[in-house]
Amino acid sequence: MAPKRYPGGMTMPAADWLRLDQQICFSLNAASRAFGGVYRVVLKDLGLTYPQYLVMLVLWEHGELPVKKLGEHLRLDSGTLSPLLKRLEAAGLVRRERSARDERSVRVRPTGEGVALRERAVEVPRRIAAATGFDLAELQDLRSRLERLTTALDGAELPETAGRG
Amino acid sequence: MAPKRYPGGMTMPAADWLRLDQQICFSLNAASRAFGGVYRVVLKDLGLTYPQYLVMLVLWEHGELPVKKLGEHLRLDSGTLSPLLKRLEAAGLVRRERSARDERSVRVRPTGEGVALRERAVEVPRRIAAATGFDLAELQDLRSRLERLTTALDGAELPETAGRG
DNA sequence: CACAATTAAGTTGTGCACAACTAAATGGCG
DNA sequence: CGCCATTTAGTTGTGCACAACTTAATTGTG
Repeated sequence: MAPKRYPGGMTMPAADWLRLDQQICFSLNAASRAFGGVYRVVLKDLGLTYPQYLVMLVLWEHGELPVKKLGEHLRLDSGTLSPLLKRLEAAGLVRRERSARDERSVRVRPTGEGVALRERAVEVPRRIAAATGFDLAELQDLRSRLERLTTALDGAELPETAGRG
Repeated sequence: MAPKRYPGGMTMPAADWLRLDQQICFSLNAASRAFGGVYRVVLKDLGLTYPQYLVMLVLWEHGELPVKKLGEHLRLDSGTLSPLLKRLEAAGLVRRERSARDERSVRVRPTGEGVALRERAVEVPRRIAAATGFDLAELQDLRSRLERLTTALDGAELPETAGRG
């Protein structure tokens, strides 16, 4: 369908806005889940889910982190991470132990098995990248757009329905 | 961090691939969830979750559909849709009834209340678009990239770990 | 018509995301 | 020191995504 053009400050009919919105949120949602599906297949060998893989990536890079820091890297809170880390620990890939210096903090680090898994994970990015059909430059470009989008969305001051300005 | 360049067919160190991959999957995941957060706030007024809103968008556009068709529009199966539709029905927004012509099929259509909700939903896209900080052209462009990505990911023949080509 | 294969919806179980809450430890401040 | 606000994990409850399965209706084929 050819995209209609609304030059300048011209407003779009409400029905079209709803259709446009549909396109955008559908496509983002669909892309995200399509990605998830590909990761699921690729990560099956490693016995990891996609979010677990993300956690392991951070741990491979940083070695050991408190749950809090892990959550900052991943934008996840303890409500998501606690059970996930428990499963990773049950799988023998990480160890969790209370920090002696600050008993509130729990430090997470990969076990030997967890570190060893990295060897088998190095091929994952290549396979994923291949599945996208995008070249490196396109992926980098898309990444930067998505990061810009995320920053904007996080910082967005949502206008009220019927405002107190 | 300045992006390193690897011209031609030159291979990238495995560690860098893992880092790059982190960037891409992190950014997609983060963008998707950031979007979800904004929708959550905006849709709170309407009493809808984000996936419920997507369902209502399809129903507003098509009026009445069997669960199967709904799933094709949304790339969702009955395992996701059945409970979601049950909640929408409990909220009085849709009705579900077995098709007389084909007793396997359940047709879903918005109730009067469901149709009426559309009036209050028309402002949603504008608020979301505003929160992204992107203009219409940028959003359209991003959408087309994401659709291309989804198509590629869906059709991807994932190379085996150690393949029988 | 009988019967196997297919199709549609729903159910069950696992895992993730997130809000709201609890519990315990820490850090200030009077 | 005593006490309270803050910080860090964890828990609980709801909802979504998806795989695997069940049930029932339909279709195709001999």
